[in-house]
Amino acid sequence: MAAVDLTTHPGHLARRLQQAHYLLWNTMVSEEITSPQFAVLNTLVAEPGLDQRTVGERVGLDRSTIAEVISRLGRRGLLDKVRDPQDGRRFLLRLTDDGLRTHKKLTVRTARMNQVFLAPLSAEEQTLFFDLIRRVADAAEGLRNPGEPLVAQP
Amino acid sequence: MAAVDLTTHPGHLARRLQQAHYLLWNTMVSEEITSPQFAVLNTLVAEPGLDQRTVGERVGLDRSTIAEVISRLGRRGLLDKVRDPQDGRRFLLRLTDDGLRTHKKLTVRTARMNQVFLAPLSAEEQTLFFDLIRRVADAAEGLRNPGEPLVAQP
DNA sequence: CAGAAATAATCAGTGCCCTGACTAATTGAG
DNA sequence: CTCAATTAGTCAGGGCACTGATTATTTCTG
Repeated sequence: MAAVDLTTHPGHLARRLQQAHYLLWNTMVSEEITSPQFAVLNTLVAEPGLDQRTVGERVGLDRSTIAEVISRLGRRGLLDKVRDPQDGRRFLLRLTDDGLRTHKKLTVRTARMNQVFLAPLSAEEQTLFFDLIRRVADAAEGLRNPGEPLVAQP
Repeated sequence: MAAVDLTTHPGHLARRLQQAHYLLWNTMVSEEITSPQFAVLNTLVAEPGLDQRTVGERVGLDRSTIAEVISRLGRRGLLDKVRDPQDGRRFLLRLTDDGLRTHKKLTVRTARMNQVFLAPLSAEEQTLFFDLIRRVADAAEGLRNPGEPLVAQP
């Protein structure tokens, strides 16, 4: 008694959605490279030479997690880490040729996978799907970062 | 060049949504009990005496993961595992008084959290949010399980 | 310029999530 | 009734995700 209906709990739904995506990714895209790893490759294609922390920020991974992901990609020879000569704390990241090739290959497969994944929704529903999730996620993130006010107060 | 916009990738969005939920849960609901753990407690409130595998099925966790979650809840004294006298492979699970108390307390906080989490959406949008995510997740799960046909063919 | 504050990265620890291989118990077919 | 197939659970291994503590470097302030 007093049990709750989990299908109306956004957290439970979010988890199921992510699991479903994970499984489809494994069968349709790659068993080697994961979706977060692809996100990192993609960021470095757009902005080569970024440092680790910034890449993490772009793809939404904290400093610990991004370190692990980068380390795996480095071990697989998909990217290079070079100490920043301007700032000895940073490492600058850059894809290798193999990394670029891998990104290209996975981009095609990812597009196919996304189509299959979203097939149950009409085009308008897909737009709505993105919009609703983005708004909820953005708002929740904003709750943590007290938010940059329009005018910086000292 | 040739980089892709991640904000139109459902997998990336799903991951961000789940992370956002995780963080809010930690601040508004509990730092001890996680959302999947609560889902297990909730299932056992509704159906005491269920076996481990079935609980996993109800909350969407595979046999390995559910084993870990159950083991943690057991260590915390929130549930009891008893060997099924009818079937020596199974363990029957039941919440302790402490488990019931914890579930009750978290149910209230979870409801509050869900309100905050979904606050950026109107009531109609919230309904849509659930519906769209559920349809996508269900369809993707159905792709793995070849599906129970309406008439069983031998 | 020296010491304090901030920043980039690492490490230890906890928990979720999956696969594939394995053990123990039950069920089913010959 | 016996042996094979199925089923519940465990274990090893890899990866994602967070917090809190630590180290090294840079920057800011007095």
